[in-house]
Amino acid sequence: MVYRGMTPDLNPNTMAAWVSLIRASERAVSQVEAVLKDQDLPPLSWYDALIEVEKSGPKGVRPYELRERLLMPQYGTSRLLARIEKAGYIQRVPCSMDGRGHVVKITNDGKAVRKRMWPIYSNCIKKMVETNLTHVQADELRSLVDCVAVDKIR
Amino acid sequence: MVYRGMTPDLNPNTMAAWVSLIRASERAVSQVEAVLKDQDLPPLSWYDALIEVEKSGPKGVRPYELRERLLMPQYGTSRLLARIEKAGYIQRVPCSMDGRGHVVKITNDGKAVRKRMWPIYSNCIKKMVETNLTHVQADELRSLVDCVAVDKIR
DNA sequence: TTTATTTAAATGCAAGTGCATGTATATTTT
DNA sequence: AAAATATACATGCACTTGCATTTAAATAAA
Repeated sequence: MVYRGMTPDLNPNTMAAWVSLIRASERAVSQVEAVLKDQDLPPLSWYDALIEVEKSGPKGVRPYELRERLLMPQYGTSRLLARIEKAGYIQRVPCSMDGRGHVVKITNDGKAVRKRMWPIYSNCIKKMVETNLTHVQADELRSLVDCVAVDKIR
Repeated sequence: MVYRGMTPDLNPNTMAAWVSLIRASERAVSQVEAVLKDQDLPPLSWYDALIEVEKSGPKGVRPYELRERLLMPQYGTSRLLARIEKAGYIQRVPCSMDGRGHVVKITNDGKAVRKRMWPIYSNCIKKMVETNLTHVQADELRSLVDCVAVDKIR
């Protein structure tokens, strides 16, 4: 009897993978943010929102749909959209189908800034991922990472 | 001639790996934070700081060393330490070697809370990583992830 | 040694985030 | 239909973070 009810320790490989995963993504995100800021462009969260809104086309998206896709808390989405709207990159109009809701649409300025962000952003990804991993390795990484934190714990 | 000076697009595998990596780590971290909060325990950042301080033993660590190890901005470290100290888990004492600096030491309460956090934390990692990946896969994941964002861009 | 530069750490202010709650409309129950 | 519940979204408050600057001490240059 070794553990006597104590939590058995993690396998070292598991722990090492965890630490590397968290560290790498923090570094990666903060580098992208820094580069965007350097070019006087909005943060990554704006890009994610803008691309979703743009993809929704002329009919727009509802904030709650965005919330689901961006995996953000409701209040986070609300405020992010408020900021982006204030910058003139999206428009929020009352929803005719549902009096409680809104529909979010991208503006021309929004399209333009998103388009300006992309080469900067993609270039970061290229430098951070593509130059370091083959396409096969990238796919392996994706498939392994997709196994992590797949379902809600608790 | 295809690109004419335009940024060529990313390979789909690269992009997919990027998205998966960022999403997975965001999900993972926020789940751990939620579980810790649920148990009325401090956030992950406190754990990281406490373990570093604890590892430094009775001689303590300098904040600037912590800053390097935790990959945090200087002001972030300063305030994190201020909060942890306020909670009574560490002590900051003036450094006798260097009048500008401080030395950070863990308190008994600090050791205790770190010890209480660990099983909660490690259990999350277990559920999120160990149940989904073999030890070999975990090692593959680590080695792939370690290739990403290895050096500063720009 | 006086002066300039660098380094360690803190902090004021503006902006962002989490939590709980509020407001309004829609849906369900009775 | 009236009352109860649920959903969509916003917001006040406290706390955290980012940025720029400050303070103080150490090191380098003059």
